[in-house]
Amino acid sequence: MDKLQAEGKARKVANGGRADRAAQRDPERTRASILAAATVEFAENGIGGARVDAIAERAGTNKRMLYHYFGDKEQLYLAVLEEAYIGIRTAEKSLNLSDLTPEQGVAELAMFTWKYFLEHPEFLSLLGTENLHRARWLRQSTRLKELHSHFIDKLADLLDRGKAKGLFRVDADPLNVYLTIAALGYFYISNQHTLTTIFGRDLMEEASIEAWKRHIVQVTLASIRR
Amino acid sequence: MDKLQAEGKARKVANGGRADRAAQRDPERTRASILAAATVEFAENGIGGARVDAIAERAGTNKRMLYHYFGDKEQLYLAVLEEAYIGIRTAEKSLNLSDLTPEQGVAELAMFTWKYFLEHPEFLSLLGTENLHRARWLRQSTRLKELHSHFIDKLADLLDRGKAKGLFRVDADPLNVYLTIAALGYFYISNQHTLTTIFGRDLMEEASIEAWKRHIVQVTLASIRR
DNA sequence: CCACAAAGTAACCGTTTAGTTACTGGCTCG
DNA sequence: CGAGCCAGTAACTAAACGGTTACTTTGTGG
Repeated sequence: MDKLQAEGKARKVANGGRADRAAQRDPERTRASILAAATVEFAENGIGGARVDAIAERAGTNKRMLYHYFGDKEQLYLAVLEEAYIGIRTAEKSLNLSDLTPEQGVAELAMFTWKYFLEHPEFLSLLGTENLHRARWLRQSTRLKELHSHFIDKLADLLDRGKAKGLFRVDADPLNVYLTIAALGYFYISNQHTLTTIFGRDLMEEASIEAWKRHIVQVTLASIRR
Repeated sequence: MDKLQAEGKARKVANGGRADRAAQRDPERTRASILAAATVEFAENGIGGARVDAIAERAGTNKRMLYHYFGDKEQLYLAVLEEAYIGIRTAEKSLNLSDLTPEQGVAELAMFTWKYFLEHPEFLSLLGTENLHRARWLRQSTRLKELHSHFIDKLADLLDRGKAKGLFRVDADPLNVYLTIAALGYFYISNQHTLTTIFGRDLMEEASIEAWKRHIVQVTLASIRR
């Protein structure tokens, strides 16, 4: 064994130009940059197309560190997925709807979801990958099972208030309303490339995005109003 | 070179139990079974996760034939994608809405789309894969560019008739209506696994599926009615 | 009836891939 | 102040992968 201990530092690689580190040793920073790089790589290529070497290079480190901090490719993917879910759940918490009228509240929740999807296409992409694999990693993660959304509760509250005022249909269901909002946002963004190609119209220009936001709100409200 | 021409038929593999062929030589059948196997493999694993060996085995043939008929992995994927689009376009043609009232017509179109998505999850999966890759193969395919949907025209016609009767909003837009129908169907099915995991409810049981179909129709109509 | 082309087989090949080994450098705490 | 541990590097490896080669089999038209 160990035939070449005397060789050691052969090629010095000249950095590669990725993440220049302030301190040479910074576990937190290294871990975070691997996670960020992995998020991009998994979102762009799916789990089968993602390359461990590409992640290491993007993170400005090397494979060894990736295995050191995350174990293997699948566990790294799981960490990426968990972080993505934590991201949206954290953002959701910041949304306070209790001061708004039921209609305003539902509209606000819909616009929030749209905005979040628009600003986090990597989350949508990871969702797509996860669904391709029948939620294999999501189901496996105890951490994610404990991290539930409060949106259904918030919506139930808004709907109850609206029903009490006679504004909303008594059979309006919070899960249905949430799925409607999520579906309209998700599809438009995640399928933008095939849609744009087929219909020959750029769905991602400012005006179209704004129009679709209004459409989501209008459709959602129209479906629950009496 | 050629060290072992005398060996030849070493292992006879005992079929593997896949597609038993009637005739030993049937190009049409071989081609079709490779395409069918590839559709399953690409739909289940995406382009990065799909394995050429797995496709050959599933098709009851070997890699050589796959390369013989389709060139390489990417061209095979393109053939799969093209066939999937041809499938939905063909089905769309069979739908005649001109005898229905505008409301019935829109409802029928929505239910048709829902049913097609439900019966062809592999099409949704391929769409997801294609969008992950920014519609790279769809854009590349001249064959698919010529194969446009007639749904937007059919919807435009229904909406015009509805507007003339004063039933529909004058600003109702056919593309918006189509995107709404497609979004609600696509998201529910393609994201079933993460949704089921997170909400702890099986969205794929008969009653839920039926309820979502009614929901799609109701939401679509509510969004265009005056 | 046989020559020839197309269909089919399986072993092979070079490259890429996830994952590992063997090592060096630097921070910290007794 | 130095021993030991943790961060970090780069070269290595075995297996898997897409793609090819070399060859056999089978149906068909002159």
